[in-house]
Amino acid sequence: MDEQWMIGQTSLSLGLNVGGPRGAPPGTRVLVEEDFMSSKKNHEVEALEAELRRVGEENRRLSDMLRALVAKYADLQGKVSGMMAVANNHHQSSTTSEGGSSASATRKRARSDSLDTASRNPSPPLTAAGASGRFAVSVTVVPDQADCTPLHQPCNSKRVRADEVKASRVSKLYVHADPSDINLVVKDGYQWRKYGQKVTKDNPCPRAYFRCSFAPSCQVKKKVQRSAEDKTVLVATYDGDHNHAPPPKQQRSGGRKSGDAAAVRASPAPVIVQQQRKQEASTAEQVADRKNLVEQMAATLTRDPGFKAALVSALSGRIPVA
DNA sequence: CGTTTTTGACCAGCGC
DNA sequence: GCGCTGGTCAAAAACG
Ligand SMILES: [Zn+2]
Repeated sequence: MDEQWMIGQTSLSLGLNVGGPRGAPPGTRVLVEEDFMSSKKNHEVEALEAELRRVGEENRRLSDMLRALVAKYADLQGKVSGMMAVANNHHQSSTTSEGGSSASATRKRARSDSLDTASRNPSPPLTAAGASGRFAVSVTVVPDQADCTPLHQPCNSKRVRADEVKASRVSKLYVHADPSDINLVVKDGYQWRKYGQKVTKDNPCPRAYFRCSFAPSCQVKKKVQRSAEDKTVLVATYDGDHNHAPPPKQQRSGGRKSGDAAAVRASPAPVIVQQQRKQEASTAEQVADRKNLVEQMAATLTRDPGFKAALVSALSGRIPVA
């Protein structure tokens, strides 16, 4: 079931479509009313029309944004699919626990405008491995803007912050899996020791806290929580860098030691990883608002849960908690 | 027997 | 200062 949410007909109208750019509403209702009413209402009508035009324009812009997003997503998915096809010839599906699976590392860097991680990084960057045969996406984000937001809109170029972040690097991993069983494993090749689990405000799914147990000096932490509504997506947030070489871990077929897997108390789903550096809350409500808007739009016009989840996660990751 | 998971307590930051 | 939240600790349990 590879959602074939074809873009072709992604009706970008999503009910938000208000009339259209031009001011020639096919409807006669307005005219009739106008007729009945006196010209006094004219002002009101004008105002409404203006408003309508404005909204229409906004709708158009949003549509463009969405289109761009969709296009990008399609492109991404295509790449991922290709990689998966190459790296994962087997095609195991269905239940049968989480067994085997060859560690398929799929990593993707998205954007690196100015900062871009670079520099330090003793060990190879994260490696998002497609868990049970789905896909993993890793995005590197910096506390700027950019990222997966090809949306270009009348946004003043502002923000750009003076992130004098120290060295704490945070990474978020979004992996998309399929097995909706009880396996929430983010196989990243490292050994993790769970040290806590909490339920968060708005998110029926609990969040698990892990710490790297491979080396005592390694204080890399990881948080795993599945998406709010779509339990199909798992969001893993990595924090810090490992000071030890990544365990050559050759994934044994069949038995896995405890660790190297993050489980959030019965929660299946895909996992997505995203990397960021240390973004602070800069943009304010406007952005959040816009985010919600886009989110809703995406949710409304996309049937693909994966896409929606990814989008939501990605956006959520960029914006300091709503 | 050593390690990891579980789970409630504990604590710090934040908004009111 | 109080209550809410998110993050961590640590004791006990579970696992191998
Ligand atoms: Zn480590």
